[in-house]
Amino acid sequence: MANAPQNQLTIFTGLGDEEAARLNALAGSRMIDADAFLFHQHSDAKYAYMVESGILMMERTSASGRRQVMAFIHPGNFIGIAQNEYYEFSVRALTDARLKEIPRKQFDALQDEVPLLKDNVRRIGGNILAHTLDQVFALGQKKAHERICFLLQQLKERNPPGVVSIDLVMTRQDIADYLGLTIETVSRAFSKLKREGLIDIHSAHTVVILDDDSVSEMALSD
Amino acid sequence: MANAPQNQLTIFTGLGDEEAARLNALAGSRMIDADAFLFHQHSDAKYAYMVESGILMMERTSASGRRQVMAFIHPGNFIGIAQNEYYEFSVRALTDARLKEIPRKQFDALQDEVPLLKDNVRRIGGNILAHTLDQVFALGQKKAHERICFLLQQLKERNPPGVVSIDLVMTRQDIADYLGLTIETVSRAFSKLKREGLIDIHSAHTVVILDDDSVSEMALSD
DNA sequence: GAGGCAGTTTGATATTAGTCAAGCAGTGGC
DNA sequence: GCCACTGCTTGACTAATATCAAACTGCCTC
Repeated sequence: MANAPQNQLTIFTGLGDEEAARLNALAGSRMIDADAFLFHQHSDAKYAYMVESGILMMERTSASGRRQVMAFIHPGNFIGIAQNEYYEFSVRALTDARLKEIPRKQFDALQDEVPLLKDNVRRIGGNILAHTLDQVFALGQKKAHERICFLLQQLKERNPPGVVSIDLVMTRQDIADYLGLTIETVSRAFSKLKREGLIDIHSAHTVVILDDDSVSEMALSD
Repeated sequence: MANAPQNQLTIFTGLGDEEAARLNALAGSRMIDADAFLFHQHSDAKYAYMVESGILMMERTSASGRRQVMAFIHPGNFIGIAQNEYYEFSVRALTDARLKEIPRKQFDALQDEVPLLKDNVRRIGGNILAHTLDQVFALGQKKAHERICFLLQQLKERNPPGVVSIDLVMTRQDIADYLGLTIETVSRAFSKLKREGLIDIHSAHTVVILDDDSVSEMALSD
């Protein structure tokens, strides 16, 4: 299972040994099977999580049954750190996953004692908001094939530098619900990008970016 | 100019007199004319702002010239509180406005001393994220007329309880760019809602909700 | 109060994405 | 190795939204 990029900001970033130990003392370990829910929308936000291995997705389903995927969550990412009392989305595992589970109450208290930890949390919150604003731009302004590039670009950034092969762990339905499209439109948009030589589709779940500049440009939102 | 709802969370919520005074000592006052920018995307996020009067909008424009409006900002709302070092959007005044301007560096330092202030900031950040997730859902899953209901519902929540007349300060283009539509589609969606008796359009900038239940239901995202 | 202007609405048409349906491809079971 | 199943792709058609164009409205100026 892929690990987080080395330079990625975590709640541990910059902490001294003693502080890291106190934080670790709070954290439990949690395993979750592929396809299971970590928690459901509207439930009490008791824990924050850090993904150690595996891939999950954040989603919201409305009373009318429509589903919006808010994010795909990779090792090193955080869950439930920027919420108020209730989770505003469900989280479901795409693969078997291992997470650090941190009680938010005690986590909050520790932040009062360790300003650097509080700063890390704030910065992670800023990153989450930035990601969400990018998604708003993509959904509001981009065409189907540009939204696919937006996703590919995001997934590529999870890879080690220079690796252009992208592993699509999620289904076409998951991608469709992330990008506000249907599976058929997603499939046709992939085919179009392949036809135009921007990507190669090795299999339905492995895509290679051939023209990184074009893909990046279509993904841009500022 | 409308004031913030009484029950709205601000950075001052729950602070003692002495703490509020220290916070106020940090804050400058800033006036801005209708149509002027408060700041531009990518600039240094030196200040956080609290709106005292007037209405503004948060927007992002891409290199290709497409614009996405991220939020309409009302009295009592905060700007630039959940960012990292650079603003990820521009903010422009729709009307003349007055804001409290708070240097983030000193604001951050004060938060280390006043945990309740830090909590307020965290909660406001949570509210901003919640708003943005609602927008993602609306843009990804809703049809044109439902997105209009989503906007009307949000604006209605700014009114005192029971007031169903909504003042649309922004232009149709602003609405279109907020909802990921064109001005023509926005206009047609308003006409459709009027034809079906859900709203009345007194003038292009004054709308009355006639069937609150239906409008609310179409606005929902969970 | 006539003319002009910016913003909005409406109409006709084009484009994009969605829907419905069929076929294809990889995977796992036996 | 064949079958069946699930998920993906493609095709034909429909529906929704965008585009282009014209007309309307309220407002401001003179």
